[in-house]
Amino acid sequence: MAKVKISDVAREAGVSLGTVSNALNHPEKLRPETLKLINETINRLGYLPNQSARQLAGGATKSFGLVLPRLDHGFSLQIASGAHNEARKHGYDLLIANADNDGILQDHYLRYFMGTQMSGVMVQPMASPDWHPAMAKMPVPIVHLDIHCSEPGYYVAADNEAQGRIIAELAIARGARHITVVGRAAFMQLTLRVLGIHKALALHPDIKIEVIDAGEWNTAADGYGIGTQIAERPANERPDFVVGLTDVLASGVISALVDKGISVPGQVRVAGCDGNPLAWSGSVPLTTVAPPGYEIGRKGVQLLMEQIENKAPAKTKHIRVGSAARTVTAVTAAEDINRQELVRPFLLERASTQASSQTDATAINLGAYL
Amino acid sequence: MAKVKISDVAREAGVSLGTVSNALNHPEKLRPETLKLINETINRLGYLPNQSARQLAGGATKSFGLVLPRLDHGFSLQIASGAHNEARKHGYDLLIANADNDGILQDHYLRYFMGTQMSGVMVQPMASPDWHPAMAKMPVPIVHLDIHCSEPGYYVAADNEAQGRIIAELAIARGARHITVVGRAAFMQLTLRVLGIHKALALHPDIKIEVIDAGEWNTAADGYGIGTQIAERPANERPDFVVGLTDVLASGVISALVDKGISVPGQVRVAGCDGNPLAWSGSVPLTTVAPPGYEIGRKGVQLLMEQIENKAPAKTKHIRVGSAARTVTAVTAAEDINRQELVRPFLLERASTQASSQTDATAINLGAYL
DNA sequence: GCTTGTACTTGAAACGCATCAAAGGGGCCG
DNA sequence: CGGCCCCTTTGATGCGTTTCAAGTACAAGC
Repeated sequence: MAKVKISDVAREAGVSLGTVSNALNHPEKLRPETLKLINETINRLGYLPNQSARQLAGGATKSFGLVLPRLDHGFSLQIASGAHNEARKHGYDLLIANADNDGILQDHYLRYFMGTQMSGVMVQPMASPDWHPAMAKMPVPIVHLDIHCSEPGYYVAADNEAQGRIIAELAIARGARHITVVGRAAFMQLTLRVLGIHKALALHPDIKIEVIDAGEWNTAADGYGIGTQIAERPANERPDFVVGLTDVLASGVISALVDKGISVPGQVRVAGCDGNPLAWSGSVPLTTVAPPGYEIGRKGVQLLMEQIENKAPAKTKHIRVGSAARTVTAVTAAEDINRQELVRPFLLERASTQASSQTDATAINLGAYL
Repeated sequence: MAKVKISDVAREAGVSLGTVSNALNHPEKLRPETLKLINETINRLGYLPNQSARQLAGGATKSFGLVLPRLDHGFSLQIASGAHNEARKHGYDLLIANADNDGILQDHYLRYFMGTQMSGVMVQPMASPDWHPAMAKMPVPIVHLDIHCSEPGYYVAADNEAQGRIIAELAIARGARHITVVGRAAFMQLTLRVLGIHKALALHPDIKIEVIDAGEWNTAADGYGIGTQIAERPANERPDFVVGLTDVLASGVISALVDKGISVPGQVRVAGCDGNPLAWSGSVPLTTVAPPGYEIGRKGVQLLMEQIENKAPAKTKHIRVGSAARTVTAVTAAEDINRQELVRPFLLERASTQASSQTDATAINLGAYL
């Protein structure tokens, strides 16, 4: 099963090597019959261009790399989806690597992509992107997603602090007197959400607030544990509003409360905080705040394209994506989301939107637990 | 920002080109101080090996490619997760491409991966894998996932027919008299599920069965539409058991029924059919049948490794993964699932498992809508 | 001092392809 | 029939590595 190479095709078709190469890359330069002959030979021989050789000889290929911390997080998927569609629109391929919540692995894939002569690379970093100054010097355009860089560089981020503020304002509007935030602020994004909550509540010193750590991975099981713990408190020590720093946490809390016979939202209201599709695609929707992941992915690719086309040195450039209004629009404007297959768009008709002028996120209040 | 290449490092470190290469690939061959010198130079210069050149010169790299039809489907993610963990265990990288439900794109990425000198490639194909005989002749090991190939080749598949049978048996056990299957059997997997349902019901001619098409994408919105339609029927024409060919379909049906004031599971029982995590991670779990996606991904990589190590010609080899018992075990055995972060494992304690000796799937009955 | 051996290091030869200056061929006009 | 121009095809060159046969330096043994 010897690999057939371009010279085999050339010999077999009775043309020269360069002609076959042209057939692949500049078909318009060939006489139609030559092109046809070559294509037939290619198919007959089962020739497959060696990408490594192409890249080596021809410089960068039209493809982007995307390194994500996890694949099973809805937000990352939205980013991937947005990036993918935008990349295809420009004729680029998108390759995705899963860093599996591992910084070393993230670095590894990043280097891998850079070394593969990708046209550009995007990361949704787990830590601060200042983690490796060497990265900034790389000769490949790079865009950081969902994070704020202090160093020069490109990034696209949602306003996590605003996300926290929105949910807090929602709680205030619902007349909350005692708010419990559930989750470990393990990542900067989560920290910012907590900060936003605190800032919003600073104006309301009469409202009691507490934050409960929920274990390393912020899973639904963690939420269930905390929920049980809350349920077992005397009624007057229970919060009347619980915010899950993560939607799955909120989901777990709800399960526990309901299992213990506490009415949601009758006795305790519960909301999530990160717009995880599972929150609103389940049969009983959860109130949450949706950061515009799809938009972030799109803008990321646009930033990459910009660097490629301008051949500009990577100056600092930051984008804050989405306004409250736009996010909602994106959800309902079918042509824009391009088969993104939002699971229950029809539900948004009953959603009340909590607009906030300086923010990127939208509160999707589906009311079931609120 | 000129790219620094291996010769720059060599010159700067005062050694030869081959020595730097050895530092990268066979560090044990170098004198410790030479190695140290070279590594320092590499870091100082920010040298990044050109992967294309490495691959071209050195043959295959230790990396696998995985082409998935969609990223936002839980099952595909489980595959990706299993494949990733297994690949890393063997020291291989895993790169993922999203075919976006597009056969052309799927082909494109497949060729891309093959041409990149990947050590192996896996696909979860949308159509029959016999789609392109040329693929079989490729000099790169390939494994098909979640599909049955009739041609020689490797594949790992779950038993979709059994999945349908299980859900039908569940319905029978619940005393169903009129079963409505909702969804379009657009893919072979779905067709097989329907077949399984029909086969199981063949033994019970007194049970009425109907299949309702739900539109191209089997979305929750489609399910909502069908659910509305069902709700509007006269009570005596309504099914007492609805099976969503897809969990999101089932989810949509439930929403519609409940919105129309029909009790679930009081008047109509509803179950899903594909073990989508959102089904059981939501706050109100849905009964569904879970194919062992994680296992499929794992086995896929194992099959790839086997081909690589034996350098065996790709003979036909099929694997059916998982038994009812094993799937449940995998869910509770933490060391096996390796941070797979199953969203609500604790719920399984209340799950009743419908075992079926010849099957790969497990019915997870969480009882909420059943 | 010479030989043999050991431990590193060297550098030229591929790897498969894109590129591009140059050659080839054919048609048209004079 | 010759000259010119345009369209198509050619093939040598280099992309940044790895590899490996050949080289060097040094030490030990005689």
